[in-house]
Amino acid sequence: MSRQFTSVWTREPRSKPAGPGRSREEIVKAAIELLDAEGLTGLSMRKLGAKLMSGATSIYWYVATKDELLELAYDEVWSEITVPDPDETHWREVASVLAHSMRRAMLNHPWSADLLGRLPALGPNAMNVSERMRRAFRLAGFAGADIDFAGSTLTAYIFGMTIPEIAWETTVEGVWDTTAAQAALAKVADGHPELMRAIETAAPEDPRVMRAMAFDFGLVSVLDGLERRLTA
Amino acid sequence: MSRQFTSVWTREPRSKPAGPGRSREEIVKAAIELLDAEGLTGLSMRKLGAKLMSGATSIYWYVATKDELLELAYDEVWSEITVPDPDETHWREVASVLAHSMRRAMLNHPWSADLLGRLPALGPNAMNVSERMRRAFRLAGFAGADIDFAGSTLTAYIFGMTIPEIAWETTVEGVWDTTAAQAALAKVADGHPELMRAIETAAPEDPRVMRAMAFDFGLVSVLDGLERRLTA
DNA sequence: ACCTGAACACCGTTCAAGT
DNA sequence: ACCTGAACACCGTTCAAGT
Repeated sequence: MSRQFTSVWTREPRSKPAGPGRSREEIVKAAIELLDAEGLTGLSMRKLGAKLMSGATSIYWYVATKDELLELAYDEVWSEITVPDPDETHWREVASVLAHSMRRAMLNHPWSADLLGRLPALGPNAMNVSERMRRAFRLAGFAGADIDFAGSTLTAYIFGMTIPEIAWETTVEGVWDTTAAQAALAKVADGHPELMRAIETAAPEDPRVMRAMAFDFGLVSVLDGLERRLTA
Repeated sequence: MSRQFTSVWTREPRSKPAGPGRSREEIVKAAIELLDAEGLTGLSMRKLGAKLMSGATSIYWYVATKDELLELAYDEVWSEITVPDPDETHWREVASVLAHSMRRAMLNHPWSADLLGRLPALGPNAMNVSERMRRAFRLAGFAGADIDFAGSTLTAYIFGMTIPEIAWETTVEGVWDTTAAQAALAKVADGHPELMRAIETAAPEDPRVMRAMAFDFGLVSVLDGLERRLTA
């Protein structure tokens, strides 16, 4: 009540797109480049200003806060997600393509994982994805609140699977060499027989392939579970 | 390779627990209090030092970096999760209790949502939870890599469902009054018929009750889908 | 209409110096 | 063994002043 929450998407941008100066698109593009290259902590208003060859504070003409800028960048990630036309595609196919391309988009922009828990996805690209997903579930036979529930279940699975995957890639795997990682894991797993068996089972496999297999295993399970709601 | 990743859990603490000074437990406890009260951005080494009535930099005797401190705090969240004994409980019951108590623990410590995507969960409490979960899935009839896959699927669902729930609660709901939120949502949903129907459907309901229902709907779906893997 | 630089109130972390 | 304060290299954001 006292603090007023404002999303970029709920108020008009200050300048009409026609001015002579910089544009929002330009700024967001540069921000994403910085984010992709250096991660969330690598983006500062000062660095971004330097990249745009302007003062750091000039950006505040186009954007009220850094969080607004992040909201804009975040929505661009959603633009990379493809969702087949639900009127011409079976709902399981819609969901499956959506899931794989969303995972891909997140892996391409690891910083998006950090924003999920902090910013609501209210941008137009996010809206388009969820609109199509909702229609697919309606046509599948869900009704009322169940449409929402089914959609939440699917996106929850995708997010929840991909976020730790990114955390693992950017911390443990990206930085440790494999033998050190093995040793560290063995130490942490000590006294936990199930975990040690799991490590032994996974050791000879390519971890990235295993994660892709895990994703498909879980996705099929989620879709089967949703299908069961339709027939029960 | 160049940067060396180190987790708190992979090296010995500097001081044995018996010293006369402060202790890790004391510091972590104070950190969690700050985190619960003010969120992730509310925790700074300086504030924490003040709360402990010491210099801010004294903390670095007990902990190498702020991230290590966060790892310690994060693992405490896992200690609040209850998992029934898998040797005496049907696996669906184990999974269901685990899911609900994990959601509860995260909602009690909203800052944990931000850490999920940043820190690997290698602490002893996290290990205990995953050990029990793995055993439950083995006894259910899963084998080899499928034990891991089933576990990942379940925790992915829980994380993925709860993280946006927290984001929503702490941004939109916690700060907007309901009429303003309705108006903002309507604006964002404009031109998306499925979304507008969803808002109308949800409007008269208590959003927290709806989210609890959504969680149960998805959980049953996930468990049904996993069960299908056993019989297929 | 758009951009600037100085300034404010913060950060995490290092390190020599103290007890 | 444990704690301190000063210092370094950063932050996001505000605002009066410029063009």
